[in-house]
Amino acid sequence: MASSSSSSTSGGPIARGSRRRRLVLKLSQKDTLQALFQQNPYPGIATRERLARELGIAESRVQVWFQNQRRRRLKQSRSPSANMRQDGEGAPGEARRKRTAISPSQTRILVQAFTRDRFPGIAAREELARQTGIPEPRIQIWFQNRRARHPQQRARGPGNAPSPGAAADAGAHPALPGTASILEEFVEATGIPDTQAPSPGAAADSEIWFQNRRARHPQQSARGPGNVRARGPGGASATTAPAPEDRRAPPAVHSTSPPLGPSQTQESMPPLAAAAPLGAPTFWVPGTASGVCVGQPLMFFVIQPSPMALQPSEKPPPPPQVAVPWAACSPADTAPWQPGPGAILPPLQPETHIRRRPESPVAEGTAPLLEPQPHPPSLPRSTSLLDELLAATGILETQAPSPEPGADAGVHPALPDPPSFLDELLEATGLGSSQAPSPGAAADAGAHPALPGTPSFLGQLLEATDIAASQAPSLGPYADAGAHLALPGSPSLQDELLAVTCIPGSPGPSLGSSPVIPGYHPALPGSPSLLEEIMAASSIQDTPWSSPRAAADEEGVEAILEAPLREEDYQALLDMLPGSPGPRA
DNA sequence: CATCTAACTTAATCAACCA
DNA sequence: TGGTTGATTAAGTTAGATG
Repeated sequence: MASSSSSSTSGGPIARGSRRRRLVLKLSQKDTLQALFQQNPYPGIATRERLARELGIAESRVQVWFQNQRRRRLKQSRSPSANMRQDGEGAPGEARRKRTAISPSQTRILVQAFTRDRFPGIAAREELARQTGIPEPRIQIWFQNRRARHPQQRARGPGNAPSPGAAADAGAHPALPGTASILEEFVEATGIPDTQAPSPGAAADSEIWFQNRRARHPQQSARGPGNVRARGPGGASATTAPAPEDRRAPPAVHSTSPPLGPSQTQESMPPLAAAAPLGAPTFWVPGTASGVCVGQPLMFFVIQPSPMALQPSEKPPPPPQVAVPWAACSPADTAPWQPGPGAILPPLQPETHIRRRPESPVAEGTAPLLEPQPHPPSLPRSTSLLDELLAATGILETQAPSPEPGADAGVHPALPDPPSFLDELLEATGLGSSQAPSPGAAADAGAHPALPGTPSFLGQLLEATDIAASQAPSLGPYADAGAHLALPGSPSLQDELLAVTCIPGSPGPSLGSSPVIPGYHPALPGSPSLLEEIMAASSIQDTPWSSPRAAADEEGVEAILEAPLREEDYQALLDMLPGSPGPRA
């Protein structure tokens, strides 16, 4: 199986632009997923991120995999008894992803795109991701929510099929109650975000519809963490037969949203401060192949996708797989599924404000982001008018460098990450995919997990950079977003390293001292990766799992392993930047 | 070509934030 | 406290990868 494409998405023909390239998981990856699934079919963000890093795939892919897996299992075992998730207990202790703050200007961009195309394909989403600096998966969710709440015209059937005309529809508005009014669109188009639009009018329409709807559907559900179980069967859709249609054409956003051209995008990059929210606590350094930095919007380097980079290279670069020790990274390190109460964030303060974004805000890569993502917490989420005015005028809001409070304190990722994660897992399960029928597993056996010798960090970087040339390194965890960061003219190694570390022109710190990971490095030889541990323990040993496909994937960028950057380090980086407004004020 | 399964969609909810 | 809206889940569909 996994043979050919080694792990990645196929490079094949896909309509680029419409759907994301299908990811082909390797056996070893599946085994790992399977093992975790048995332990906890409902992993929280921390666990998903870990897994993603370990597997070299984007967190969003992990999430989808779990979704599909749950579904499959359910079907299979159709035992209504709910074996799964008893809810209540079980897994629910893990935190969910922190809410992503979307600024007004980002909203504006999204809204514009939405009016043009309610069902943007992967290419369009990625483009939006680049423009806004919001991870592609978040964009996808945004569209999902938006469609649900702004039922424009006809509903489309259950499937994904976009209605015919879909694209067209953007403009059309039926007058469904829920439909956004023309006015609304006008407003939106003009740059005023509806959401926060003060104007009661327009936006209101749809909101009203939504309210009604809500009223009509009182939430019955019960409680419980997560909605899960509560809902009855069904729901599903129903109706409508969609006509499968081709999905959209050109990425709308692109074409039409000139104003936001990447280059000049709006806010021309807000100074880091904004950009990196301060809070940004976690930013990941890539450990691998592609990985490159950042969780913060990287605005530092603009990389353009070189043609080369985009090419699906046939030969995937050797996968640099790196194992990232969980280490500090995720907040939740503690037992993931164990309800541990504090497990998740460092008790630190929370970022209440800034949410540390779990994922890289950045678009992966590429682009200059426009907005720093979330507004600084302190700022009132939207300054609304001002913001709007600025946005409208093209002045773009730069965001105030907000003094971030504490920077987010939260930040700290540094939880020591116990290897226990794995240990517990293994012990608990015995791992193996016992239940998993997966034929694969067995097959794999044999090989080894990974890391042959676990290359040094530097080595990995080198590899990564190498690869970078042909592939896109991924930036954030979400890498999927696609950023391709291609390093343009093949910069020197040093440059690349700098880029990787997110330090732009700075005199790069040597790796050793690299600010990036001072404390921990992703690839510390000594720390085994989750997968590795699992494999070893379970004896699943699998094939040399090489590469994360990520590297290979063009689009991709998948996230790759990243290591978190400590706040201090982050600050240091900020300091190094020329215009950086001071770090936390 | 059939099967498996990643990717997506809608709908319903939960939950963080803000006024 | 309620409204808005991001995140998650279930259920169903579409379509790429494989045998």
